[in-house]
Amino acid sequence: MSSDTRDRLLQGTIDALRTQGIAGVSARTIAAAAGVNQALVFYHFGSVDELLAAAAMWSTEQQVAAYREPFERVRSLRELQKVGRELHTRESAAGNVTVLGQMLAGAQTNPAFAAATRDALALWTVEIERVLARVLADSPLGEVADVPGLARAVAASFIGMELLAAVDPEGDKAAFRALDQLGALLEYLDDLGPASRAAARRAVRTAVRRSVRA
Amino acid sequence: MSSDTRDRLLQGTIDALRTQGIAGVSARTIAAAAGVNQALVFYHFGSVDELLAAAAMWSTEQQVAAYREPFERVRSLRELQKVGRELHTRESAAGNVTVLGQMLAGAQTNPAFAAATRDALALWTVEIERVLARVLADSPLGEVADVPGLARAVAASFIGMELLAAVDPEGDKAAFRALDQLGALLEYLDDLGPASRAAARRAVRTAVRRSVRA
DNA sequence: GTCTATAGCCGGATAGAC
DNA sequence: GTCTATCCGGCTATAGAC
Repeated sequence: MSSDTRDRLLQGTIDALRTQGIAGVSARTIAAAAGVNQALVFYHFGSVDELLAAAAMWSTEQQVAAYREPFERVRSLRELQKVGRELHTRESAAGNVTVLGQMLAGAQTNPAFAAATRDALALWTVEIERVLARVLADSPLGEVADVPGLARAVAASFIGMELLAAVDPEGDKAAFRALDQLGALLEYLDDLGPASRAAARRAVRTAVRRSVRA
Repeated sequence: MSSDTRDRLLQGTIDALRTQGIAGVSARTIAAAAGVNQALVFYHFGSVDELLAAAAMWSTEQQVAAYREPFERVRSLRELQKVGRELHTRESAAGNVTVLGQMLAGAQTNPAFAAATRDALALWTVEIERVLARVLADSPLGEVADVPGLARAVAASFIGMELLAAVDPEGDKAAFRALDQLGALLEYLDDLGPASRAAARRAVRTAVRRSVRA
């Protein structure tokens, strides 16, 4: 059946990307991982590059759907960190975030990949924006924060740390601990009284204006 | 002269990595970029992989040396952000950070690359640790912060955002603006009076203990 | 140290049988 | 839709002349 083979190829592409990396994927390695004939890559997707682009979107859509519900339940920065940590632990073991890292690396020198990767990444940032907007709604940051920008910073940092984890697991753990501290500091600001919060708000506003000029 | 050819190959590797990515580098593309014969890759470095590992260290050593002085002059979080932004702008245009991203992508499936990339990355984190320790010395964060962890988070995020910049320049700009806001918030904490700072310190300590248990 | 030449493998992609 | 067979180009690596 056609749609079955298509799905096998998409999943095979993700598996190949995970085990071989962007430098090691080929129509042959993908077909082997998918358990189908090599020529079918070209019949169904035209070229290896087009298959890679399609697989990035396909895989990301599935993952984002799986985390939509946990994200919905998040009500505080602390809970967001907890979900983020779980996502990192689970998907790091499954190797699903690495796939985006590999695509991102390939995208640096391949405009077609760049478009596909940007779209796949956008699926994540949309969700992160939603959560951040809700979580920051009551904090001093919420009124001035560039939530879309923050969402992109979170997504980019996440991928960077995912790539780091493979070469330096201890460093990765330490980095996550440090980010927890940062979150704790921000939550502390939320718990300040009205006067201090107003001062914090002013400080951030001033700093933002300064950074926009720079 | 031998050392001349070695250097040409090292620089050619960086150039090839920048223009072709990890998926596109080969003894042939490297030799072409270096302007030397292809067989010299194997004479001087044994294999393409060994040349890539050597080039990652070689290039990173140069870059870190170039930023040692600006880093030395940094006295506040604000100044650190300014230097970081300059580094991002300049090296993004020159494509020197992308090289580490490409190595990191290759390292996910190649243990030899992983070791080389960890070592190259360590050159950066050592410098960042030094600056962070100095900058945070007088803040509530300084006493409890996991400075090595924070340095690794900064390095990983930097590479993630560098990779993002190529596929989404606007998103990258927005992400940097958001991080400036974060820095502004942290600086605000530094400017609090002694009573508030003591409270912030306690909040962070409690949160850190909580996150260590988790 | 540097070059040419080449062995031998793996890659993308297609033609054409079924 | 799926398969086999194949073209052809680029790849790593080495042998051997200079």
